[in-house]
Amino acid sequence: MEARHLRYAVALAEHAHFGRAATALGIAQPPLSKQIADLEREVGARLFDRTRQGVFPTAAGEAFLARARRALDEIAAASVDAGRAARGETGRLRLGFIASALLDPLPDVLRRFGRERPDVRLELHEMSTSRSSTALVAGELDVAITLGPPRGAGAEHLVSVPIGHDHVIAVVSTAHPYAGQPAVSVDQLRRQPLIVSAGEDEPAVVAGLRILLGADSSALGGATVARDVHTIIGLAASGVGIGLGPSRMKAAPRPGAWFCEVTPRTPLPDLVLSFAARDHSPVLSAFLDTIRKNCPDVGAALDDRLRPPA
Amino acid sequence: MEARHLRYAVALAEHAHFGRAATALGIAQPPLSKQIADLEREVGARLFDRTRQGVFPTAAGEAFLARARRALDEIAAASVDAGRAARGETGRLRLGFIASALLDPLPDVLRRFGRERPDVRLELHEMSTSRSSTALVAGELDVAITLGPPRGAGAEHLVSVPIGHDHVIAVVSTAHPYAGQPAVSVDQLRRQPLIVSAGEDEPAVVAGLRILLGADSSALGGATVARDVHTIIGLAASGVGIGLGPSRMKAAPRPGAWFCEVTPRTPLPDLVLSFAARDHSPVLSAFLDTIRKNCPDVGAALDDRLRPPA
DNA sequence: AATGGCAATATCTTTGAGGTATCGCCAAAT
DNA sequence: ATTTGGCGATACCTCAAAGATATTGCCATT
Repeated sequence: MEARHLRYAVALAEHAHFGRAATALGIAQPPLSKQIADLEREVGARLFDRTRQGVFPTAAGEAFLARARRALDEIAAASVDAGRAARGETGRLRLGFIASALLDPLPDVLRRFGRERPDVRLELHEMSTSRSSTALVAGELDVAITLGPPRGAGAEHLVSVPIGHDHVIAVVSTAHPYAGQPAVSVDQLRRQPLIVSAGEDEPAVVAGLRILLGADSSALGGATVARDVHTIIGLAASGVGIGLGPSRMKAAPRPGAWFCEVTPRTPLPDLVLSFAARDHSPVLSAFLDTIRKNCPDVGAALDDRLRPPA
Repeated sequence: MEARHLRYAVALAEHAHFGRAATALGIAQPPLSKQIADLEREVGARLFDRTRQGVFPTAAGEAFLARARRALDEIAAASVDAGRAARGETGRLRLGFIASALLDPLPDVLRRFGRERPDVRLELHEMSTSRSSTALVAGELDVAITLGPPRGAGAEHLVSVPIGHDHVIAVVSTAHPYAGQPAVSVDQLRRQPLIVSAGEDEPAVVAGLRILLGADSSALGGATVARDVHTIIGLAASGVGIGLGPSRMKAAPRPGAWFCEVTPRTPLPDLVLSFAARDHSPVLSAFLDTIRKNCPDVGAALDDRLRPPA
């Protein structure tokens, strides 16, 4: 049985007349008669009563037509749904990210993406850089925002683009002597109680701090450690010590906390966006497009991917 | 787009391989390639990724396939449903009947029909003979059980078959002097308080009573009237008078009520089954079949209708 | 560089969908 | 009673396209 048979049966039921139904279908009457006859033979039941007053469905015909109409609706919807999916209007995007990305690029990016693609289901997974990398390679994530480019087995099949630079800043209580200063020097940090990050991505941040503190990095041994930047800010605001963390901390201002630069300016690993090189899903492309609109200094790698949107 | 395209896409998704999918479909590989290509062109989106590891649906393909599978399910169900409807296994039967039919033939008939055709929706409408007739002609009923054959405009398009004979019997209280007698004579009814039916079908029953009572039918003028046979039996049992009604009353025995024949035996209009002559619905045929099994003395008219069950 | 597996392309065959002409049937009109 | 007209079915033909066979092109592996 073909969709044609369904369309013809539905048209015949609508017009209750072979000739007019055929005209409406753009064919002649004899082919319609034949197709309906073929259909009735295949179904094994008479579907229409041909009376002098018109052509009306039998009980079997009514049962058939109900299903036929639904089938035709599904067929029409199949094309529509496929088209929407192909344009990236529907679908799913699994995003892995480090917690601190929630401070700066993610809120704007997610808000804009949610507005532009309301029917795309966003799955957000906070995880470390290394887990993001593994999950990307395993196909369990579509994109990831990590601290520095992902490393490890299969990382060569990933495309990575820095989406923002970062450096170390300090946060102190507004009651602290350093409060009000635009910057503090490394010298001013020595022999002070420090608060630093201790998450899974600690090595990257700690490496930055070691560079910063140089010979005195032993001070880190006695530092207070916190799992995320919000805790660092909170502890610093309550006077526990001087918090050190990424400059994106400034996106989470808080009464009682004072942010200042640290001189010399010490870079931290870049925030990096990664995805599978062979992934050409339109939803991913749409997300990359949003990223580009939001992050002015993305690399040319994204442009390469966004150029041919076929 | 034709159902063929859907079947091919589903098969290709299942086998993830053009060659094997084609074999499973019973065609060669090149035609399958072409049909899928045609489909992708019509939908306007690539539905499958051809990789070295196999053929996998794209996001658009997944969306398409979900609809395609449902459409194919509907198409398969269309034939099944039509077949069941054609065999009278599903559908609807609207039955009009006079209240007293609930005493004798209907309980058995409905029980048996409900067991044999559990998926047929029975719509039961208690109504008078004349309303049944009108409703049958208007196509608002499929069958009717009436007192005597239906009359009136359009009745010539109906087929009517007597399904049981009937005559007048009496019902008295067990405390009544007549209780225990197998029969009472007309003479014994004279000058006794009588209870008779007064429903819309009264004329038919009253006509029978008038024949019965002959010259003394004026006694009917002072009779107690009741709307249905249950009330007649109840009133008689409580000693209000002698109830007169159809012999089918005996199907509703009741403590305190005594049924007896009336001599001479006086016929009442037959219980008649009617339906539209042009109605060949399989559900109706099934119902007529059940009627025939339950009512031994149905006429040959039903046999005519049940012989060619095509 | 050679081999092999797989999908795409080229070309031909054949099925069957659709067109035209006509028939048969029945109801309404004469 | 005969005729006319409308409608669906039948007969026959045509041609588009579904499908078969043979071959090519492209990688990935050897």
